[in-house]
Amino acid sequence: MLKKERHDFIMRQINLHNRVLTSDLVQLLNVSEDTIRRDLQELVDDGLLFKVHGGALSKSYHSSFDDSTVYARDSKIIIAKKAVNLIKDGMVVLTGGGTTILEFIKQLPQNIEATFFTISPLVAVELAKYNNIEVILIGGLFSKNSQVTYGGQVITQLSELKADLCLMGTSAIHPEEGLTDTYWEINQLKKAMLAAAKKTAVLCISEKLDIALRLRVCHIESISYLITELDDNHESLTGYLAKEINIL
Amino acid sequence: MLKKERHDFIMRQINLHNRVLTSDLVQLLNVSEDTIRRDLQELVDDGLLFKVHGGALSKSYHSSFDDSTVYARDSKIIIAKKAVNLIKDGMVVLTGGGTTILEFIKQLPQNIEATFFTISPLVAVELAKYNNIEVILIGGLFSKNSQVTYGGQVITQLSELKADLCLMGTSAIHPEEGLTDTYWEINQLKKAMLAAAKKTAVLCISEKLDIALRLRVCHIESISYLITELDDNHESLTGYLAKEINIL
DNA sequence: CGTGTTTTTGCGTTTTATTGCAATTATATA
DNA sequence: TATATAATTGCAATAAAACGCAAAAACACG
Repeated sequence: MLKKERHDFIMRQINLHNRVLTSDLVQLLNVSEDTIRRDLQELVDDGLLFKVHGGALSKSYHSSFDDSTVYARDSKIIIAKKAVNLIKDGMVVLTGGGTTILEFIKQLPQNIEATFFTISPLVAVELAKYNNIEVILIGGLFSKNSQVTYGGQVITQLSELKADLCLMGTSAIHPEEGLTDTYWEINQLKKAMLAAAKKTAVLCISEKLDIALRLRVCHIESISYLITELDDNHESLTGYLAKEINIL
Repeated sequence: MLKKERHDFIMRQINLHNRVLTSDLVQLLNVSEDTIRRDLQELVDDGLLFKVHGGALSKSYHSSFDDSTVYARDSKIIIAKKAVNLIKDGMVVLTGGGTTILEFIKQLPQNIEATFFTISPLVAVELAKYNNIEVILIGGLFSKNSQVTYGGQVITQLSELKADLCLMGTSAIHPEEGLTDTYWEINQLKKAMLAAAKKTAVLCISEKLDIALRLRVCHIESISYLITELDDNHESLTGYLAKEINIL
């Protein structure tokens, strides 16, 4: 591969993710670290990016502290990083939508090889940045509130799927009441998602623990992993530890 | 082999692969490195490619990441505003993806009442901002390049749909060759979209006029409206005016 | 034809560019 | 602070490019 092509490749990565890791580039481009470092330095000299320890960031990076409440973002990153450990090469994964899931996608290693089904357009777009991930967007009615597809057609398609793992966010979880929701449509959707995967991981920031809403999706035992930003021996989690569920 | 033949050979390689290696050319053309270098230099002087250490790259390849979309934005807004006039309350509309279509969505009147089918997640998200638009996202394999869903599942779903109007962007349109595309999958997709709507409007900035690519989607007569940023009596459009097609 | 001129090409040499390695220094993270 | 990870630096091997030169081929034209 020509140097210019490497540079273009790096810039494409930068434009997509706003960041690159030196180690990822070494793998993806199959050259030594030194070469990558020199490449990055040249791109810095051209004013196209800036280098940091471990990789490089896009010039527009600083302005990309765009979305959502900053304070919750740290927690979501912690959760996302834990969730990434569940993903192995070759897996078929089903995901819902929401900012936590989106953060999880962003934390995936660059060269991971997997198949992802999702009901969230934004997740699909984010997944498309990974070269070795096959992305299937499950289509149907599009919910203005949840920003995911839902309805009969989605549930039909989910019923034909068997994924290795389902990852979903939640608005409420409770040791006795299980996973609950407010809207019937979303409730149905989550039930279908649970049924479509061998195992399910629920990503949930601690402020949503011990809350029960009107409609039950499932009992707590139906969930394989509960992932929060807390240590797994934190007192808030004792109620969940008692059940057959892995706390991460 | 004559010099001119070598040059043509090199340009064919460039057009095919966007790149050539000096060493490959030496082997393929059976001449010395010096000759190849001189050839490449002459092609550079003619502005047909540009040289890099180890070979040469095509001109178009060069611009692959520096996002030309910025300057064209004004044109796209003009196109989008024209396209909005085609939409009436109660319509069932099918749209593709791309920046021009996205701009069109943004230009829709806030209280419009319609049903939109789309293969583009980004379009779906944008449409969700309108309270009275029902959004159906057509699901399937997600294309990393085009950022739309495609493949057999999408085409099946499209075959069950009959929309009033289909709106699509295009990468090339030509008065004789019609609508053309480079990738087979996208070609199939566009054919299915055309078939799924009573009328079709093509949104197309003028720089894409009079270009023909490898695969034909349809003849120019199959299109109901051609929307560009130019006045409808602009000289570039005379070739299209001759056909049975509305220029907006 | 023949002769002088121009173009094209390949060879040897020098110069420059690219890349990986090893040793050292700096930086992060538990 | 200790340990792992990343960056820097100088160096050497390799690959590519540039340059001058000369042989060969093509061309121009009386």
